[in-house]
Amino acid sequence: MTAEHWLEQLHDHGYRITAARRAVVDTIFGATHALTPIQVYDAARKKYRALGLVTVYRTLEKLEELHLIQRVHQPMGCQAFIAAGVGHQHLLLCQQCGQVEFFEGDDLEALTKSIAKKTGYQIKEHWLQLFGLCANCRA
Amino acid sequence: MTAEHWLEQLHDHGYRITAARRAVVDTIFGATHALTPIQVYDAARKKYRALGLVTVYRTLEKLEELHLIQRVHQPMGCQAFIAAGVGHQHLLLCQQCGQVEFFEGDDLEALTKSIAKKTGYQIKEHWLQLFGLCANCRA
DNA sequence: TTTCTTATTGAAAAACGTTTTCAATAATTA
DNA sequence: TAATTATTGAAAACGTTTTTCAATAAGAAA
Repeated sequence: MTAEHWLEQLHDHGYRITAARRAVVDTIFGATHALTPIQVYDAARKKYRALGLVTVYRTLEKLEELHLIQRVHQPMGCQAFIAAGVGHQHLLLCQQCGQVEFFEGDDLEALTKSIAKKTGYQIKEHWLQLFGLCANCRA
Repeated sequence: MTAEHWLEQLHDHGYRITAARRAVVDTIFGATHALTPIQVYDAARKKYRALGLVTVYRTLEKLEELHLIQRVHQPMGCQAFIAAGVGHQHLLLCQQCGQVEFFEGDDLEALTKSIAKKTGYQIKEHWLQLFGLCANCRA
């Protein structure tokens, strides 16, 4: 998965490849921290000065729609985005530096079954996120 | 835990008991659905007409500060609040009617240990939330 | 290429949700 | 009962996100 692949995906869905979209895609793709629209705007404008904030919003919207990025929910806010994980993955966030990592291998089947029985709910999905200190920030 | 107890808590922390705060507290306490500030405002104004939206925001802020309510993160938005769970509890949300339930008994120790080892992170906390259909909405 | 069609653009304005400011009011203290 | 001071609602300010719109540029067709 490369930034160029994201552009292909956009193209395959009938969207045009523009300098503005390239700048936004290049900025979020490969970012190690979740970025808010304004952070994307500031960073992407270093690559393409004429970029407008509105276009950032519109591009983020399309990338989210294609599941190439996903919103990151944090105690301080829920406006930031990060490249989406592939398959069934969850987020691990560093509380100090904000670094984002993905992990998989959560097995919640026993839990969801037990909760379903107790509550009468039919469980459809779950949302799991871990917070802590990354190797760098621990030191 | 009663609505009156919430007011006591406010009082014990130096806050005054007013008609406006009573209306807000009575509205969120015991709600089965997470409520946004405007929803609280609309509902609470039926009990106390002169209530202002600003006071709703200010009261919610204090209730959250005292851990009596908590913010609910949902795909559609993260502005809604619900009475906080006691101890280590997580949320279960009905995707259709929005009903909120708490559950406990999640054991993520094995998982967090494994992730910590793999990533080098020191895991400090976790967010877990289940989504599904409540008994009523299944039928 | 060149022309044509139409999606995309940035700027400005509008629309939100939330916070701040402020004088009037009402809850607690003396 | 009087004095103090937190609290109030309205208005204004604020930050974020969306809509509107004429100009532009991407991609398709020739």
